[in-house]
Amino acid sequence: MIRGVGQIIRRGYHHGDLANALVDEASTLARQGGPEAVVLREAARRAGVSATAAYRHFTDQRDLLHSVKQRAQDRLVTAMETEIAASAPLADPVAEGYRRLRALGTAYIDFALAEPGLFRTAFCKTRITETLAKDPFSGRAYALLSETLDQLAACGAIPQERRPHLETATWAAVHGIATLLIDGLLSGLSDEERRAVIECTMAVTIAGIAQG
Amino acid sequence: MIRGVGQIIRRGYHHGDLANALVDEASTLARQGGPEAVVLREAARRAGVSATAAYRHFTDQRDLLHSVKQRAQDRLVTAMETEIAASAPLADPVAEGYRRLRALGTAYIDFALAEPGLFRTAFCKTRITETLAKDPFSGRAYALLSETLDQLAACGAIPQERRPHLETATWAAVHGIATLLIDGLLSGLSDEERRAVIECTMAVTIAGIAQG
DNA sequence: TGTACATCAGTGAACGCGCGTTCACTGATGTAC
DNA sequence: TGTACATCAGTGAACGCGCGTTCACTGATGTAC
Repeated sequence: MIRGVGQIIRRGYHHGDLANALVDEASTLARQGGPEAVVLREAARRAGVSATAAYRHFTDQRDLLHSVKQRAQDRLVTAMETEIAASAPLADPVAEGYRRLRALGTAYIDFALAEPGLFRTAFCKTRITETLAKDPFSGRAYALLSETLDQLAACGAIPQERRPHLETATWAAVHGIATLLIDGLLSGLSDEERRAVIECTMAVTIAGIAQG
Repeated sequence: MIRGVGQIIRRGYHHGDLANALVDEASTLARQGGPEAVVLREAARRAGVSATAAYRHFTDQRDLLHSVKQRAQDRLVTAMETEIAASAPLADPVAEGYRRLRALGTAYIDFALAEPGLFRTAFCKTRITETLAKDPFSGRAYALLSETLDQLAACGAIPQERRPHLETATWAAVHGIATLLIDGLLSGLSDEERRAVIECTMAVTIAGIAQG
């Protein structure tokens, strides 16, 4: 079956890798319209396949959405890891800790701004919504954050008694600014304002972490 | 027309106050299921009226949803005002500033936890999503926050040069923790953990605001 | 190497669902004279 | 005070839509002998 631009070219009756193709197409939908846009029939259509075929690979629509969500989460964590690796580590361990913290926050917010549909999908409700440290996604992301905070605590930049729950406090700030910027009250800001607002939020959070 | 428990008792052919009745019923739907649950036909059904009747009072479904959203926003700001008034003002202006700040944050988070459906509706996308200080809701809420921060800046608790954008930074932290708690990765927390996590977020934010 | 046959991975038509919305209508209300 | 009539606020049937999902099916593939 021959399809147009950006579509699949199929050779025979059997697709070969339909499960992946469906997640690909469904992810494109999510990218453009968020989790609500993940429509099984449309994904199948775009993969050049009947809607029924999808049921060979996914138990139902929610199952497909779940795969899309996992992929979106994966891209987000990867962006965080990439941003950490993007600049050179600093010699001073405290400065290095803050560099990493800022990199994590920046990657998170930038991802939300660049891919709002995927960002929203990464956090959408599915069958089971996992808890922070438990599911594979936030396991990785949480670990990145925890290690960084531990590091800062180890070199005395964070008082030990304030260390607990700091993951959540930092996550909340960054998540809050991201969601407000992409579909909330801050969505109409100019580039300049947006930058200022992000910087202020990160500065406040980092300052708040350090002092007691 | 006579209806059962929790329903409307209508006397005649004309309802009398259908517009309000529809927003009431639609708000109940929003309360239980968030903005997605605001279904025009269902609201009309519950008001004991044909779906068509709704079109005498709202141009379409989005218009109804918009009214529900405004009501939800109103309840949130009212909760914030109430919480500020709930405890006695402190003599020391700095302490009073922090008391107000905490009251605003607490009211916001508590509202989200107590009424997740309305909270989500208050921030849902509608025809025009207004920007922070511009729409009537956040105008009021923003003013509450701004005044408090101004007050703290006036008595020197906040360095003047750090004053700009602090509304956004505090809003982000509180909004982030609220959304993570109600439908995000933190939704499975125990009461105790939840309390700790909220406290930590508020403490970090307040500490971050003060220092430079 | 050839063939029978189980299994796998597709097809296309159809279903029920509930929604938002439109249509032509009618009963109730209020106002001019 | 009574009446004609415009206007207002409802009704009920119907439409189209697109979805998720099920059904009985068939073409392609791979494996045992």
